[in-house]
Parts: sequence; C-alpha cells; structure tokens
Amino acid sequence: MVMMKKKPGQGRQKIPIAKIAKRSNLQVTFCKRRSGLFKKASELCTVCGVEIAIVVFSPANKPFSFGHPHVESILDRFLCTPKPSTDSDFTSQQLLVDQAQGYMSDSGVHELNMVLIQTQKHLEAEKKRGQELDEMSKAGQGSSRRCWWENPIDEMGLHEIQILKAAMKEVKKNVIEQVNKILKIQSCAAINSQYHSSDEW
Amino acid sequence: MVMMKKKPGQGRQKIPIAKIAKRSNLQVTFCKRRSGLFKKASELCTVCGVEIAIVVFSPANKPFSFGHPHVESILDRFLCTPKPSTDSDFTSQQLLVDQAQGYMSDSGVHELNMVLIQTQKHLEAEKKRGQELDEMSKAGQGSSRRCWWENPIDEMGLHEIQILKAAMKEVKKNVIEQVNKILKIQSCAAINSQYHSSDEW
DNA sequence: TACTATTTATAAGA
DNA sequence: CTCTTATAAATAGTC
Repeated sequence: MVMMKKKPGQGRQKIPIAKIAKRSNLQVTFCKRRSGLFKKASELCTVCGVEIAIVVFSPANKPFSFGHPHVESILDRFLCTPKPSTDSDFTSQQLLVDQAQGYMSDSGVHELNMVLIQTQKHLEAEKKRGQELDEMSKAGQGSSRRCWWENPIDEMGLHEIQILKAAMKEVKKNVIEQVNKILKIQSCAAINSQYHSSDEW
Repeated sequence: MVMMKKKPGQGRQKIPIAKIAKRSNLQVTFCKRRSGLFKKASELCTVCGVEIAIVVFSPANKPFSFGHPHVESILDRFLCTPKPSTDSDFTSQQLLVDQAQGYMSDSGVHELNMVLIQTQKHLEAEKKRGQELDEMSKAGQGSSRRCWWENPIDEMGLHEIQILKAAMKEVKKNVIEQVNKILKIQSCAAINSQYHSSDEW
C-alpha cells in the first residue's frame, strides 16, 4: 500500500495463525479477505487471461461468487469435465488448444482466435448435448418405453413425486442451459459462415 | 517475509498493473498466483470457517480446483441456490478480447488453423452423433409418447398441477430473463464477468 | 470507511 | 521446480 502520512497507529498486528476469530471481528475479517480473494482472482484473470469461478458461503450461509467470464459457464465446463481428482488436486484434460503453442504471429490471428473460441464453445455444447441424449436414450431402454419421470403424475408413487418436485430446479436449470446452447450455436454458426467462404486461413 | 541477508537482487518489480505477461513468464506467474489464490482461500476457510470452491482453467485450458470441504458439494449447493441476478456485478468487457489478443495471439496462424480444423471435425462428429441420438430418442418415443409436461392435465392430481404450475411459471420467468441477458450480451459482442455478492448475511 | 504498521505475496534472477 | 531478495500489496487493529 502507499503510505503518505505517519501516525502512531498500531498497524497490522501479529499473525493469528489460523482457526477462528471472535464473532465481532469475524464479519469484518470475512469481508476483507473475501474482497482480497476476489481481487486476486480478478488480477489472475487479467494478467494470465484465464477463466476463474469462485463460490463462497459466508458464515451466515450467504452465497458469494466471482466469475470470469461467467460463473455458471465455468462451473458447467468444470462439472462436465472428467475429473477423477481430489480436492486441491490438479487435473488436466489436454485440449487441442495446447497444440497451438506457437511462435509466429500474423494479422488475423485475433479473428482466428475468436472463431476458435466460438467453435470450442460450440463443441462443448454439442458434447454435453450428446451426453444428455445418451442418458435419455439409456433411460428409455428400460422396462418401460419411457422414462419414469415422463409418466403421468397420478401414476407415480409418493417417492417419485417427491423426487420430481426436487428435480424441478434441475429442470429449470437445464432449460436455461438449452437456451444458452442454442444461442451459442447460432452465434457461432453466424461467425463461422463469415469465414467458410475463404479457402485458406 | 523474513529477511536476513542483503544482496543486490532486484526484488519484486513495479506493478504490471494488468494486462498480460509474455509467454515465458506467463506459466510461472500463473502458477505463483494460482498458488497464492488457493492459499488465500485456504486461509479464509480456516479463519472464518466458511466453505469455498474455486475453479480455474489454466492458459492451456487445464482445470484446477480448490475446495473446502469438497468442490462438488459447494458447487451443487450453489447451483441449487436461487441466484440473485441483479447483485452488484461488475463487467469487464475487454477481458476476453485482451485474452484472445494476448495469450493466444502468439500462436502461429498455421497452428491455430490446425487446431481449428481439428476442433471443427470434432464438432461435426459430435453433431452427427447428437443427431443420431436425437433420431433414436424420437423413434423410441413413438407417436404416443411426449414430454411429461405435455401430458394432459387431467391426468395429474390437483396438488401436482399446482406444483407444476408454480414451477413452470418460475421456469418461464427465468428463461425470459436469461434470454434477454444473453441477447444483450451478444448485441454488445462482449463477454462479461460476474461479481455476485450479497450485502446481507 | 479510512489509516497505518506490519505481514504476506510475488516478480526477477540464480 | 526451488531459493533469494527487494519491493508491491494485503490486511489486523483501531478510530
């Protein structure tokens, strides 16, 4: 920090190594450190050009989140990524982008990158959609021709109804995701069409 | 930090306020700052006794994650929590552009093209697979089959109808919101970063 | 919220 | 990756 004046304050005290603070300080400390954490994340995004999502539940169980470019997109991507890892572990799913560690640069690279990014988003969407269709197909091959949750509700038992109720939020989320996918695909297709006319890139 | 010796090193240099680093330093910087970020998160967990999950995609698109107690439990909880869409969120529309122009722009055009082509091939494959699954799903359903929400209402009990009515109302509202949001973003041709925080605990 | 004394994080270099 | 060092940045305690 920048210091301009000198006053006999006591400054930052010794390190309370860990554990908990008293509740009077807990709220202040949480706010400060959460702000600091999000700032660090923001800097990391900017400096290194990466995508980060942070979810924090406050001492009062209030959700706080940071995300660039978008919390949910990152979480979706992460949750759809095979990650046989444990917490704080570093998994890696090498994407094709890794092969693009090049040296020379040229005009039009920016446009290419934009197209690549859009295409990869499109790919992710298609992959996920494929997985979902896979699950639907798998489920439809059971003893019944249709999924259990597609049955009329009055044919369900109490347990199924409860599950359905609990699943409504999931349904809502999935609908929203579908809309996002469609829109992404449309925008991607539009951008791609601009470049498909060129034979060589 | 503890200092015991003095040598004419150059120490921490001035603040590269933001933007991007050159690729030689990018990897190192990313590792250092990611470590620092996770450490900060860990401290926040311990000191304030809260739950935190962080997901980071590296410059090479490798997923890194931190979570206490568990990443997925926190993400699940967050995704199931009604999201206040109009919290204090800041947007940095330049981030994606900067990212594309910076980190990836030193990739060769040829390499980028190769990556793009491969990605598009992959995309086509996924699309085709999705269509096939779509056909299977459609065929398996038959004419008598339809989505559960398309079932005649008189097959449902009154209580279930009320539940579904309320739920679908929610779905509709959220979908509209999401669509408007996405369209707005697309019209700006920018991707924004979100910073959701609740003022109350 | 602001300020300050300190602690902590980290950019470069070896 | 690890270690060192000088310096930038975060923050605990206080008002």
